[in-house]
Order: sequence, then C-alpha cells, then structure tokens
Amino acid sequence: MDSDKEVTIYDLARKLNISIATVSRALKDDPVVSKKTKKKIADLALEMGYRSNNFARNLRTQRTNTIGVIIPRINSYFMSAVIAGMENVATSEGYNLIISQSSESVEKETANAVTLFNNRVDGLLVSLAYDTDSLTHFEPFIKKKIPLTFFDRTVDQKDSTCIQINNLKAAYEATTHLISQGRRRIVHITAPPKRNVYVDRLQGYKQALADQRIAFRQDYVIVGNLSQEAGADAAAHIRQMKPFPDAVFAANDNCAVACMLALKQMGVRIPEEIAFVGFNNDPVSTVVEPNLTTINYPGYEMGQVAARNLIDRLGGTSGIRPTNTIILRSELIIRESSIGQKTV
Amino acid sequence: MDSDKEVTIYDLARKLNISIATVSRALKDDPVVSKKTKKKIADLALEMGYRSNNFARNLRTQRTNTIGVIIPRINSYFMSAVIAGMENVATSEGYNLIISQSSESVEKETANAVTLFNNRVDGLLVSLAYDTDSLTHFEPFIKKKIPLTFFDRTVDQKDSTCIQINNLKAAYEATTHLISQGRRRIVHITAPPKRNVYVDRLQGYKQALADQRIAFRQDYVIVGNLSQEAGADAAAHIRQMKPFPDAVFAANDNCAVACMLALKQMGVRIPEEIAFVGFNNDPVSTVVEPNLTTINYPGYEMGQVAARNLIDRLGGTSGIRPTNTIILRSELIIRESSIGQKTV
DNA sequence: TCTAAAAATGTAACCGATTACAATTTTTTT
DNA sequence: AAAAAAATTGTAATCGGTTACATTTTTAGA
Repeated sequence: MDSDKEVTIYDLARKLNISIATVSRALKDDPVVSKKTKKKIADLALEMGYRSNNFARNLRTQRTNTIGVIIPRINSYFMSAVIAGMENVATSEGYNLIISQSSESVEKETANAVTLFNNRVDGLLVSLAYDTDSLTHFEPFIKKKIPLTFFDRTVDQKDSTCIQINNLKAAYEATTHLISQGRRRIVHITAPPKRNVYVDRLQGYKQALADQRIAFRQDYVIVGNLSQEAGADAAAHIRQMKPFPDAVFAANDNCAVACMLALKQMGVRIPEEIAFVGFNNDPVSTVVEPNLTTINYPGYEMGQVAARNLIDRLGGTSGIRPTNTIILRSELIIRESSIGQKTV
Repeated sequence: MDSDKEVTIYDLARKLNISIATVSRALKDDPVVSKKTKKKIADLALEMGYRSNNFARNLRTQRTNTIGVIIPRINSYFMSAVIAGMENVATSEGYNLIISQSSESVEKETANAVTLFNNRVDGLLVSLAYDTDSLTHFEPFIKKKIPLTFFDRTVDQKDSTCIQINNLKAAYEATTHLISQGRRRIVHITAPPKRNVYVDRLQGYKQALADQRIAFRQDYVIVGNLSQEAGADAAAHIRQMKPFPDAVFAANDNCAVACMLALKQMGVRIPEEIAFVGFNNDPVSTVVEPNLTTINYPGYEMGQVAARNLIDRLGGTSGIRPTNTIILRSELIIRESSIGQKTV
C-alpha cells in the first residue's frame, strides 16, 4: 500500500485529525502533550512505518548530530582502535562519525576540513598530519564556535581541548629503563620533531640521559617517517655506527620491529648486543622475538574519551568546563627485548 | 561583519539583484546560466563566504550523498585497510561514510541498520556478523531500492552485489601447497561455518584433501572465533592430538600466529614438526618466526572496489548492469612456515 | 526590420520538520 | 456555577535550497 512514499508527520496528523505541531511534539516526547495523544500518535507512527527526516530537522534546528574526524591514516593498529572507541561512544549517543584521512598531507587535511565544515559537523576530532604547522584551516570552526578537539597529535590552541598521554614521561621512563639495564649508547628513532608527540618523546629521552649524566648526541637521533622501511633504513644506518649503539628507543612499534628484524638478519643479537624499546603496544610487539618492550598507549580508550568529551561540550550549557587538556595513563611494559645487561 | 550569520543564496541574490533560482543554478554549474552571471555569483559567493546547506538540498532532493557501512569490527588490519580504501574513493566522489560496528552481534547489526536507514543513507556496504542468518533487517533497504553491497562476508541476495575473493580456490591452493610439502595430517582452524568465507575455505580445504586422496577427518577441524585466544586454545588442543598433526591451515593470520607462538612455547618446531598457513597477509605474518605462509587478501582494494561499485549504482541510469558478484584476485604467498618436508 | 527560436532569468511551490505565539479545553478555586 | 489557572492543542512562519513552468531577453533567419 504505502510501500514507496515516505510517511511524514503530515500523514500522521491527517489520519488522526490533529495538527502537525502536536504530532511533532509527541514524537519528541515533549511533556506538554498528553499521554493519551502521545500513545495514539506513537502507535500510528509505528503502524504506518513513520521515520523522522533528519534533514528537515537539521535544516530547522541547525544541528547535524554529526562529528567529523580527521586522522593521518586509518589503517594502523593504534588509529583503528581509536576510531573503534569513538564509534562506540558516538553511536550510543546518537551521533554519526564522518571519518577522513589526511594521508599526512597538509593539503588533504585542509581539503578534509573544508568538506567537514560544509557538512556542518557539530564538532571536530583531529589528529594532525606530520608537517601541519599552520592552523588556518581550522579557523572557520573556531570562528563559528564549533568545538574542536585534538587527540594524540595535538597542538596548543586556546579554544580547543587536547586528549593525549604524557609522552615526555613515557619516553623518560623508556629511556631510564634502558639506562638501568646498563645501556649507554641509546639511539632514538623518531619522526621529524614537529608534532608534540615526537617533540615530547625526544625531550623525555634527552632528559633521562641528562639525569643519568649521559651526554646527548645529535647523531644518535635517527629521523624518518616511522614506517617499516624507515625501520629497515635505520638498521642499515645503525650497523655503520661506531661505536655500535647498545640500545634503541623507537617512537613506534612497527618501525622498531622492522628495525629489529633487519638487524637480526645481519646477525646482531637482541637484546644482548642491542636492546629495544618501542611505543604503542601494537600486537606485533608480542610476536616479534624477542618480545618488544614498549609503552602501552590506550587507543580505544582515547577514542572513547575524545568522543565523550566532545559530545559533552556539544550538549553542554555553553561556557562551562573549558577543560584544556586530558592526559590518559600510559605505562611501560617490559618484555625481553630490553632485559639484561649487555653481553658483548 | 558577517562573522556569525550564515550566508544563503537569498543573500547572494539580494546583493546582485537577481533571483535565487539563478543563484542556485549558477552554483550547481547549470549550463543554462550564462558564463557572465556565473562568474559574478561565484565571485560574490567566495567573497561573502557562502557555503551550501546540505540539509536544505537533501531535504529537497531526497538524497544524502552518504554511504552507510556496517562491519563486525574496525580494529583489525584487514578491516581498517578496507575502510581506508572506501574512504579514499568516497571522499574523492563527494560521498561521506558513516561507519558502524556490529561487534559480531546480530542485534547490534540490526540496530545499526535501523540507524543508517533513518539517516537516509543512499547506499549500504555490509560485511556480516558471524551468526547473522536472517536478512530481515535489510529488507527496508531492499524495499526502498537502496543499493546494498556485501563485501568479504557476503550472502547471496538477488538485489545486491557481492565483492569477495575466491575463498574456495584460495583455501584449495593453501591446502594443496601443504600437501605438496609432504603434509598429510592437516588441521583446519576456522570460525563456525556459517559465513561464506568460512564455508568456502572449509570446502576448499576438503576438496584439496579429496583430490589428493586424503581422508577428511571432522576432528581435524577446530572451530573457534579466530581470536588470538582461540589460536592459543587450538594449540593446546593440537598438542593432545594423536597422532600429532603435521600442518595447520588457519582461516586468519592473527589466530595462526597465536597458535604458532603457543606451540613454539611448548617446544614444537615449525615447520619441521608442523607447518603453518594463514589467511589475510596481515603484517604480523612477516614478523613471526618463521614467517607465515598466507593468502594475500587485498583489503584496501576491496574497499575501493566496493565503494566504487556502489557509487556507480547510485549515479547510474537505473537498471543497468546488475552485476551480482565481483571476485578480486588473491594469491598464496609462500614463506618459511610451510616449506620443506617434515623432519620428525 | 520583423519574427521565430534559443538562451537566460524569474516566480512560486515544495521538501518535512520546529517552535513562538495564539486559541481552546480541562481542571481547580472560590 | 462562574472565574481563574493550568494543560493541551492549533496556526503559521521558518530553515535554505531545487525545479517545473512562465516570462523576458538575446540571437538568428528571412
């Protein structure tokens, strides 16, 4: 019968011989409508297969119940866990997520921001690309007071919230741990120190060295893009270094593992000759041999917290709680790759 | 000045003293509008910071430029690669993706379908939960002729397209490869054979055995949820089996790797005592020792193809090309975990 | 130069909800 | 039972576009 045409509040109103205003209110469970009428309307709505039209509502209310997400790339263990956490919270709160990837390019990040802006997202969750340094592409959001939350790769911006871990402390602990195992010539593999996460990790590394009276050497910092290839390249580089380093602290497990595999291939023994600590607690860290010591980085939880925080700000009676930074707990997980004194 | 209020086509029209119809057409690049007027309007739009309101448009056109995605879970290497591929195509075609996870539960899958239906998605991309067997929750889409595409975990449904690989052939090749290496007592670790992917892989496994005149044994099929725990459980189970199996073909790399690690822990040598083949070509397959032989499953490409196909159907002059099934290429990648004759 | 055809622009209805304000009905108070 | 207060329901404007159809302007042909 009504198989094709959408049912609207007009249809319901006509059938019950009441006004659309009452129908609209009843469907929203407005307390001003009597229980009897509400029941009548709800029943008919069900019977006729009514479904509300979000576009009409959004057009009128100027809200979209949509959250935009911009991330470097989705297909990494960490990031997909974050997204899973966000989806979990968003769905349960009636929000939709629009996810877009910047592929580590400022241009794509900008294009994505424009798209999301035009899609009228209610809020934005962002993890920045490697070399984004200007934030002009987020200004339209700030001007329109659209809440903006940075997570993981954050940046200090007075109108926005940051969700992150204490990267400095985590790196400090990782490095201190290596030193406690008798290591002195510790190489740090990381990405260009532009993003907070890499700056802070480098800083933590340096501070740990300083606190243990070990001189920092710039040539011990290997900068790349933290990919598996970068890990292999780092291994080739390390192989040439004299004296041979006795430990590696990498800013990412994937890269650390690739580096380990390459060194093993060359006949280097881990951890006897060179110890390893990674970052993220990616599943590969428990597969590689020896198992990789790493920093547990709670991605799923970070996604949940970021989404929850943003949604709170959206619903919030404007103005309250301008929380600026939320730090999640992270911890060093010690495994075989870094245990024991050097034996060579 | 105009810092807060949104600019609409009415504002543009008033300023230029023309009708909103012309403005609307010009912004859509309708050929019926003269180049001169178009330029005038485009310039002013830019100057005034006009942005089109999708809700008004969607309300009127009854299209949303949004694609719904339902997947078991996003945080696996394979699935995040699929999503990345979809995002890539969707964004470049001006579509948004709404992603929701079923967490392998029919109830959540149903709830997600309802949500996406109410969000008026233009099309739907689905990979089914383990134990979904009724498709009633997709009927509203079919009735409304909203294109529905299944990928990976598909189901035969006359109105919808399926994107998959030839699981039977892949499993056949994997099993045949093991047999060619002299293995005879081959265990198959998989999920309950409800979903096509597991049914077909089991079938391919059986067929390969049959073709090589090896008797199929039901007790050689270990059914679980393919998680890492399931892999460890399978290892414990295998350890008890007499005679000891000489090969394992697992329907998923993660599970295979967990099983390998557990067996290694028990002192079993791989591949000498027991060979392994996995499925998916997950990065861990090149980290575990020995490296895992596996089936390369092109996730990113599958995501691209699925999105492309759906978008084509959306834009398409209805009725053409009711492609029913698209098979992507997959291939066996032979690594150390399955090479060489048994030496025990 | 005049007229028919083509090109460009305009008018107004429509998509489906929300909500301020007005009107009506019901309940309470006196 | 009448008046006042409370509860309910209705009217109509509004959100910002799209598009069928009507009208005006421009171009081409005779």
